[in-house]
Amino acid sequence: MSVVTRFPPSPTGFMHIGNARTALFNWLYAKHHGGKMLFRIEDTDRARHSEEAVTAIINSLKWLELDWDGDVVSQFSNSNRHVEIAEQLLHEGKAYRCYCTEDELREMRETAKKEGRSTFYDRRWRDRPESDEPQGIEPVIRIKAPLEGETVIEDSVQGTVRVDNKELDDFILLRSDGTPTYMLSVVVDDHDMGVTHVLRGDDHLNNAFRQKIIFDAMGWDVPVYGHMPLIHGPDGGKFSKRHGATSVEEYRDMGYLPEAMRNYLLRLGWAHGNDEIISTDQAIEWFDVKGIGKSPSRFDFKKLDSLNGHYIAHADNERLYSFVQPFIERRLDTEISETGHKRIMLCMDELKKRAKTLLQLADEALFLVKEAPFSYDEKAKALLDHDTHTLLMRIKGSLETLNDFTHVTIQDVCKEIANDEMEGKLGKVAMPLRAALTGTTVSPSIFHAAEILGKDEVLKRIDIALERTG
RNA sequence: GUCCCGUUCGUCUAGAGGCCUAGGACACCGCCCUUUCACGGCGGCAACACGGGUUCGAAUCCCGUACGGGAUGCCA
Repeated sequence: MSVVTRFPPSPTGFMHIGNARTALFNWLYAKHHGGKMLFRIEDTDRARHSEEAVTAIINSLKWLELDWDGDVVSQFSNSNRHVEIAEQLLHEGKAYRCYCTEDELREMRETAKKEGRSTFYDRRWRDRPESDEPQGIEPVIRIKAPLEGETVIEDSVQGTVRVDNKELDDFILLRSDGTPTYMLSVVVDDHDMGVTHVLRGDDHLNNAFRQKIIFDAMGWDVPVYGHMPLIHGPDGGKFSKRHGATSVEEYRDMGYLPEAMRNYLLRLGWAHGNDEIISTDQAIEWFDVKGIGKSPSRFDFKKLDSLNGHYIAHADNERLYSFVQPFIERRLDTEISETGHKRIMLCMDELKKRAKTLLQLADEALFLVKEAPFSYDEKAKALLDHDTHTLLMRIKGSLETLNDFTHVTIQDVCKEIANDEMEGKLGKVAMPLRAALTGTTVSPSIFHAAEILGKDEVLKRIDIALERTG
């Protein structure tokens, strides 16, 4: 039997990081088994539906470099089929019409709670004769759930999970306006689409019991379920806005690489021995449901940073440039020039070792592309005081004489000056030079940076700094 | 309230009854490297929720307690 998984987000406006992990796991599972991952939008609730929300999810999936098989399926577009199944169940006596009002339902719940029972619908219309049907009330259609015994799910993550059927109620299949509910639609679609494996958050574990009841009523095969623990925020609670970024798009905008995101999400709740850095190919080869843990995990931004730093350091320079370019141009407020591009590429090996995010990489690359004169940060300003004026003069004088302008010759010049005037302390010479050339006190090797900037640009930036200190 | 699920360093986790004096990674601390900040290298701190069983032997199996999470919608 060929494996068919699915990714079925509801269009809420963005893709939650937990959803991204669900997509990843389903994708990996399908790839591992040479199967397919289907993509279905769970849009049966028309009130909440929006095209932008669907686009946001598709963009997130694409950014994560996760693909799917076939078209994007709209669950809503299958609703005629869902209604058909509900009616079939009704005719077969496996479902019935219920005319309860919202008030009745609320009262039922309150009473049940008071009496210490499950707060479920009490099935008052299950066996009531047709003749009792009130006028002017549109009924809902409810499933006739089994009254005795238990419902058992053989969950590939949680193990055998069983619940007494007394805890399950006659849930709604068709709303009073005739539209199908999620519970019905999922089952019909999963069956019709040939879904064999359902990997999802364990917030759905309780739904699995209800869904099995529909599968059983229809005589359909139940897919293999795997309910994985949810991702929590750093404090152990529900991972929400107040913890920081929760959507895939936000992580993209904060400068994370998709491969870092995938690796991090993979390790959140899944492990393969002591392996930490796992390529996507390796993940496909290794992925199995057995490796999924049973307890919820907390999102750790620091570990994500660390992983991202690793992937940035090992990324191909051209690819990295394409990722970081928009970040730099946003700061520059204009396009990067040809010269700027060249300089960044020359410096990339050094830059990429230093950055944990593309945001940081962009910050550190900025001095290579910005037009002098530029502003200095506070620490750089402090370095460029009157005392450094004569030092900078001397540096300038020596650099001017260099015909061969390389990091080696530049460093030699600075060493000589340090020996003459700073008791050999190279830092005393390098730091003011760094401030003058970059406007900051933090940068890659300043000698290499100077070489990349070139003699003319270096002398120009020193001149500007001299005006300031003079 | 009721039902379901879970619980190993601060965090992610390894662990399938003896290999555990509980391993790795991130974070943190110290040292080294060093022109700054990083990178890197070396070292350190740090956990089996609690209580009962079962067993020659339990982080691992069973029961209970505590704590955490999820569900309890004519949402998905």
